[in-house]
Amino acid sequence: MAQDTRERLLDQAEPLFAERGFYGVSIAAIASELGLTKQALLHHFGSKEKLYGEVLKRISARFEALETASAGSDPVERLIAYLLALHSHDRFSTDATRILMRELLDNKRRADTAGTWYLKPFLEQLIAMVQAIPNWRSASVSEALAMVYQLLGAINYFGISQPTLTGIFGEPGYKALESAFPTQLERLIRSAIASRP
Amino acid sequence: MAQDTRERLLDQAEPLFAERGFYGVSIAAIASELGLTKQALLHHFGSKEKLYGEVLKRISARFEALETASAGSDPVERLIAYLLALHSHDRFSTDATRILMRELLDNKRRADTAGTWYLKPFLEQLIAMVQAIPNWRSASVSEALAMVYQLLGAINYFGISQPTLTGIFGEPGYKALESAFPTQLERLIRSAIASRP
DNA sequence: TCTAAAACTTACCGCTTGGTAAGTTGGGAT
DNA sequence: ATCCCAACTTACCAAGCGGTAAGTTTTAGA
Repeated sequence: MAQDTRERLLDQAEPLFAERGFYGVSIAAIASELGLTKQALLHHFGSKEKLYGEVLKRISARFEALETASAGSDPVERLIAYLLALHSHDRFSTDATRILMRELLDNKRRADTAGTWYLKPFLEQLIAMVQAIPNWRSASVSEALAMVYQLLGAINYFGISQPTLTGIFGEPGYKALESAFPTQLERLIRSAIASRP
Repeated sequence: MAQDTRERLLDQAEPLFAERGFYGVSIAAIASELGLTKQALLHHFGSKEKLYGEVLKRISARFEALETASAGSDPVERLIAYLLALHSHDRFSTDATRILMRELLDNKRRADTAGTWYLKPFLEQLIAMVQAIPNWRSASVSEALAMVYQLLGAINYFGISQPTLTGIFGEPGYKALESAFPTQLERLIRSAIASRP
């Protein structure tokens, strides 16, 4: 039951932090949504910062679980599968995408936070995946990273854009875009890979 | 002198909002950096929300000014020039990129804010530019938008990543990436355009 | 059944927040 | 000279913030 409340607090905190950012949410707001006082939350996590850290930790753990999913043979297909998995993961847990994007924006200031470089193993793996591709074998780290980071940007930027795009193009407009996206994304990935002479 | 103070307040507010977000900055902090009290700021802008709105307005005005810069003949080269201009604009005014990215994250909550759809004319122009390209003439709006939005994502995501990437790969690592990026980006754009059968 | 720790609550605290109210000052037009 | 308005300031406020301290209830194990 103890772990239960802890988990439920994290479950409440995640979407709130995603939507309003660290400063935009009070610990009282998080706790009260479960019918608890903020001191119950402080009992479990000690401080707001630590709570946020736990949320971050949980998210990056969930992301790491994705890695195994894309085991395959051909390096090109592996990379594509991985990136497409990332995209569909984004669509299911937009909160995570949003929080990580916020972290990207905020971590200049909170550079001390441990979770700051959650991206590191991630990016290193991606670089390795790129360099495993025949015509990218001779690519420098920077070159490989630049390419893959652009794809990552394409995926994650779209992942946080739903409200805005719906606002601009309407619900049906967004739906159409959403269904056109993966095909287009795969095309982009393939051509990005193939683009190297 | 009046307009001067107003402008100077906006100049102060912009980088602060960029770095800490709407909730992360107090109006007192903004004003005091100019040796003023927060009431001077409130005198000029009425409320914090309105100040933020003005900052946003100024930024999107600046972005619109970019549009004209890429006038050219060939539609492919026009689009490329435009997107590359966007990228180098990002590098010069990271604050603007960061604020717009924050807006993308926040505007679910502040959907009432007028400036919310600042992206609209932007995206519509991009769509038009894509559909002006021969092999994209028959593309649906969704298809064209999906493609161009991916490129936009690639550009803007990188635009806010400097602190994180420097943290992960070190200063020289980032510098190398930064110089590899435009070449790679142009390659990506060209292959994205060419990718349509 | 007793004990002790975990899981809370109530009561505070000092500080900061955005915003209002009521002046004060200084320059320009009449 | 005076009137006036813009550009400020000082004073104040209620509400909210994260966090501490000290108590109370619930749960679980010996």
